Amino acid sequence: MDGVGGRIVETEAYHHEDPASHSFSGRTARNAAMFGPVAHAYVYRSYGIHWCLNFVCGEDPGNAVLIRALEPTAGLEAMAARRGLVDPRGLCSGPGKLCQALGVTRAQDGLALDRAPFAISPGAAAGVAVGPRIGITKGVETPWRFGEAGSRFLSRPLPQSAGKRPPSARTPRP
DNA sequence: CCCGAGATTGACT
DNA sequence: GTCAATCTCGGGA
Repeated sequence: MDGVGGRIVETEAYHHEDPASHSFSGRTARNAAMFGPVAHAYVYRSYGIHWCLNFVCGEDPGNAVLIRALEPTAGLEAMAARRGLVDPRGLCSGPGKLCQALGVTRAQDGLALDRAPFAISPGAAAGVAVGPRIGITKGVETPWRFGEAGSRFLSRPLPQSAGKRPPSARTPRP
């Protein structure tokens, strides 16, 4: 869209049987796109302020992947103008930020991902780390957050893969 | 019908 | 660290 874009470096999965998913309680006006065809966008309003972009996918209706962060690669100037911020690391490092930078709103809800204004192409990640999802209170035990290991463009750091840290590396509070 | 919580962010103490 | 902004939905009156 407007030549802006980047590499997807962080996602979270939501399943229709997952209590953290918007589709868990069935279809509503907001989440209708989740029950539509796969490879379409689901865009919803978050906290009444931000937009969040999902890709509808999977075998059953009501499954989607939340796009949480991009590594900006195109249209940096346009994204910086929309975000009112210059630092590339702050442009798309969060689901709400990325939608503001790309100009994604309800206008894109339900649109197909294989044609304009979207342009998705496959790519390879250096390494994928897994961790618990962010900001949810239900389904916290399901570690369905995925990100490129070591990327500087994540919304938050991911757990170290194959971590071999000492169990209690934290300094105890006096 | 009314109220509280939420897949967030940024400004402020 | 704490907190407000403000749309959508689910549950209770």
